[in-house]
Amino acid sequence: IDPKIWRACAGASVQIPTLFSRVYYFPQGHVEHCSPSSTISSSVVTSPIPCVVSSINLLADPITDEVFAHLTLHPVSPDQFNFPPSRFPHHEGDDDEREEVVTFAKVLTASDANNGGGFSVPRYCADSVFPPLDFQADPPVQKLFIVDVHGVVWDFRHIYRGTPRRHLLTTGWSKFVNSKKLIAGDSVVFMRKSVHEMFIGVRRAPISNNKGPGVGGGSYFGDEY
Amino acid sequence: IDPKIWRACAGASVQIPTLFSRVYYFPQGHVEHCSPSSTISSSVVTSPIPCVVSSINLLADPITDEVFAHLTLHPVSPDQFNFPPSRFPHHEGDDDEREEVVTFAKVLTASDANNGGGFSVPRYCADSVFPPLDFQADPPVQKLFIVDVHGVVWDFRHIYRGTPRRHLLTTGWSKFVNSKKLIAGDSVVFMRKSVHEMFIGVRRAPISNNKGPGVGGGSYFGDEY
DNA sequence: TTGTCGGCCGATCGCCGACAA
DNA sequence: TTGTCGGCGATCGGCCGACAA
Repeated sequence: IDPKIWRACAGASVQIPTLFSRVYYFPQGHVEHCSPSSTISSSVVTSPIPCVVSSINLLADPITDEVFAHLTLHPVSPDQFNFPPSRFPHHEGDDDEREEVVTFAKVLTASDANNGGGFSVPRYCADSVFPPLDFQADPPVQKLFIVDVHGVVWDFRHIYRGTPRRHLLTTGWSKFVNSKKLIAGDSVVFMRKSVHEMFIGVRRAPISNNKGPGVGGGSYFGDEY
Repeated sequence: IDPKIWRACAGASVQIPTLFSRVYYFPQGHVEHCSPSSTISSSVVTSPIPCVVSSINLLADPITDEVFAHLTLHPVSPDQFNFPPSRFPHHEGDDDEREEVVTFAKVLTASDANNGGGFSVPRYCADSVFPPLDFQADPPVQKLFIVDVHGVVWDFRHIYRGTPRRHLLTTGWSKFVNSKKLIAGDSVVFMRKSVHEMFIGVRRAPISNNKGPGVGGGSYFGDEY
């Protein structure tokens, strides 16, 4: 997967250490992750282990489309750990080709997920991520061919209509929703890399045992706009 | 799973050794099964190993509904193997309660699998497996509640209509076909144990790399009628 | 006896503008 | 600006008898 696409799908709140950087491995967290309800987790306390990140794989679940990272940690002695890291040649920050990825994420409303198969495209998304429509036409309409994390191409009908005017995805949208098993509260991420290279990602709603946050009703994901 | 139901789903051509019977285990076959295209299989030749069947589990795949048997083989010395087997107390033949299981299997036609959601019930099946219809009614019709290998109940509308008259399954049939992902060439097995206790099983079509048998067009499965 | 077809009716899908938040 | 609704037209599922193999 393209690192930039992976990053956009993961969202701004997700941070991945750089290759060969020094990190602490917390066995405690690992145990709690594997058996959250286990009483063992509170009785066994282990110290964090100094490690070096020896490999990073950016992946996506073939079923749920959720992105995740596979890190290999190499344990090192405290001496090595405290030394400044040997300067391996690697790209600073992300891999910086000089082409930006424009991104927009939206939490699906009930209408987006359930009703007559349409998706309300927020104005900002249509203006800055989607290719421009021909507003001479009536109605302005185009087909969008968008690639998901697996390289599968989806096509959507993008139309600008209604009173007052608004952007919508119609034909092709419900097929996408059903195929990805999206429900209200999940998110879609639209990305444009170069001109006419578009991508679409998915984020599942955080598991809410109840109705979600008690105040405000929205959780901040650190996304564009 | 009820052994009688398992047997009917498997078909008459499938034979399972009895418990504690003596058999030969052929590693060669095992290897070929695991890697059919491997060249290793032809170079490594192992002798058959004398064994005793120490347990038998009749099971069904939770996804495909296909029935299969899980046998535990216990290796024994040739001496033990040639002795007559110690007479463990076990039922002769199958488990013979004195209630028969009436069975009928049919290979699905294109119309059964694709078209308007109906299933042509062969006369013999309707007469001897299905509960009798009330032929005073016009048309004669009834609901059938049939249990699959997992204990799930399916209901079908069984009607006798058309000119000339014939038995059909209508409402409920296509739901079953879609759910089990049946296609033309697959088979369904209808079973009746006691009065009004009905079961339904499934057999996938043998994997045909081409169009199947060149002559005759049907493969004999050793089934009733 | 039973496999396939076209007709046809009803349910659902999904596109639409009208509102109102 | 955009979320939800009711309307409604197109499509599809699926029940039917008519044939013919």
